[in-house]
Amino acid sequence: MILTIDLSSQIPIYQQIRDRVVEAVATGELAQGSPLPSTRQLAADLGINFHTVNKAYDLLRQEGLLVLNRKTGAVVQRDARTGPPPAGFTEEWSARLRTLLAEAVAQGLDGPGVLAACRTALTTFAGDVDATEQGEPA
Amino acid sequence: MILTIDLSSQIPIYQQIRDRVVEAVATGELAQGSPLPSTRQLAADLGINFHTVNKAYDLLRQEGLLVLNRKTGAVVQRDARTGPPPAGFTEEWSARLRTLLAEAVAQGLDGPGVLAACRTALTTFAGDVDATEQGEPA
DNA sequence: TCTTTGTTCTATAAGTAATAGAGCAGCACA
DNA sequence: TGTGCTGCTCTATTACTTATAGAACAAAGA
Repeated sequence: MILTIDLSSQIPIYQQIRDRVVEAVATGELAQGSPLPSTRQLAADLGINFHTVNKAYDLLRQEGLLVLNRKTGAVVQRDARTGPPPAGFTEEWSARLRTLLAEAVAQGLDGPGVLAACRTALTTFAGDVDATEQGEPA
Repeated sequence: MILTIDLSSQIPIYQQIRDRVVEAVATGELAQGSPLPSTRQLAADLGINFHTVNKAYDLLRQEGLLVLNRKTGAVVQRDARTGPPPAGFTEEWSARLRTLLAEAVAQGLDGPGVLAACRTALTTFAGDVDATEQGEPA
């Protein structure tokens, strides 16, 4: 797991770390049981304070993606996530999705273009997107 | 335009105002030329400080969605947005989309489910989503 | 003239982000 | 037993953000 962050970005460092880990879990690059570097190790690698990494890991634990303990270190927990998402997640997430898509439409992207962007992003993660739920396979 | 905000939310008030306006522009509820209440008026209606509204309007102006002047007040500018989005927007937006979709996949939503959520959100805005670009119309 | 508008300035209080240092308990390995 | 690494916690500081507030100005309208 190679993790790169942008120190000059507006997005907080701990948020960037969280986002990269979430994306790596989604792609499968970080599967269940995958070890992450220790907070101090990752902090040293990125040239930042270990408290910042701590905050990111703590966030990921709250989201149920990471298990932390002294024995095993930081380990990805994606088995439970193969089940349904936690209560309230889908509602809160849908609201954020709505805002993000609205932004693109308001800026002039057309509906099919936005959906194509979603599809493109999704294929990086899920692989097969056009399944039997709603889709019309090619 | 009825604008509601949640004072107990983690999301900053000025951001909520911006998000609601962006969504209203996307749905067409706020078309080109639609007037928005003055900063002081909206602040009074929402029970907040007018500087907070000012910040939201300023953000919307920077994004090219609003035109502000003493003559006309705050007016929606969506004609320019019927054209292509500003340079760099699509890249930055796609990165945020990727992170948001990854979040859902990591939490256990499957690919078709996520795409269906995108489609649902989009139909509120664009209406016809399955056009001739990438799509397979029903 | 009076009011309303956008705009700008300073200021304050509370919270967040990132830094830093110190320390403790659990575990592994030699 | 000792050393080292781990997660975890505590305090502290600096800088920035959020939201508040008050004041003032010029342009426009009634």
